[in-house]
Amino acid sequence: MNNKNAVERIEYELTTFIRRAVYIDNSENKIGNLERASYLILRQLEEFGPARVKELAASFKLDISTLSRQTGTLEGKGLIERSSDPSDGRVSLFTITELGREKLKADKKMRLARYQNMLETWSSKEKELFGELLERMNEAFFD
Amino acid sequence: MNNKNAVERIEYELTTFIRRAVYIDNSENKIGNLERASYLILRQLEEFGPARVKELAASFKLDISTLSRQTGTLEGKGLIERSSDPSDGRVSLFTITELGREKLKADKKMRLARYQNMLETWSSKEKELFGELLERMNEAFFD
DNA sequence: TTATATATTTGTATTATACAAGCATATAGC
DNA sequence: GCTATATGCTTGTATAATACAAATATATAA
Repeated sequence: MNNKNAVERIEYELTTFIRRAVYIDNSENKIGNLERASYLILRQLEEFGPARVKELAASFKLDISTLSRQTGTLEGKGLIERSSDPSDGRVSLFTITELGREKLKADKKMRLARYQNMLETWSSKEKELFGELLERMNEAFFD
Repeated sequence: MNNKNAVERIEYELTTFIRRAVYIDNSENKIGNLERASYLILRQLEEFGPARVKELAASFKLDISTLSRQTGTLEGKGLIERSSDPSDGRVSLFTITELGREKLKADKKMRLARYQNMLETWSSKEKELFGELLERMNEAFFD
């Protein structure tokens, strides 16, 4: 297979995958799970610690107003907590709460189960390699 | 790396990738390109031939009414063409037009260029393997 | 020939989003 | 120190994609 065909296949499969994954996300958040946006916010706060609205917006490449609303919703659900930055009164810093951690953990568990299931026939070696390639692809994903 | 960690990495990277890819799609369809939905519809019609609304909806797991509108829009733009099924007057069959093929080709070219760019440092072997793994993942992606 | 089922379209509500306006706070120029 | 400007966030408003429900046209079955 030449280079063009390999890249074509990658593009084809990733496009297909995105459509399916978005569908799954949308149907699952109706049965009580976190939607994509919330999952990403909680994941980021847990991984990198407190963040302000602007940072989150930049991280997900969404408008600040969108993140302002999303953080407001998560705050309302008690999944994240707002505090003010002592050095700048305009800023809201958000931290994941204990409840948020629990919800994130449960949600992640479900997501992992889906992938475990999908990839159950793969060898460990294949899974490792796939993860590694995905990570490299994302590292190169600038715009 | 044990199995759980490998799958965790896969889930993490794919979730990240989806967010970025959705962003790219949304920003690019504002500068005159096809949005995801149209791209998928054209791609399917070109690959598998004429299809009816119901089939397209099932294929993308979207509501029939959504596809009815999307096909209407594409028809209005001259990218697909409606014909009636001689054996069933209720059915609309859609076929990609020449203009649709051109638009699809141009759009695909752009998408491929992005991936070519992202993966330019990869060896042919890696690209082939990555495409193969993605394909296998999608084959196992049931719901 | 009428009742029921199916394919599609159209009406309506919801949701995620962006952009613009407004408000509070911070920083810079004088 | 005081006013002008910049920044961070929230809130108002518009748009677009979507689902669900109602309506319409056609097909199939009783």
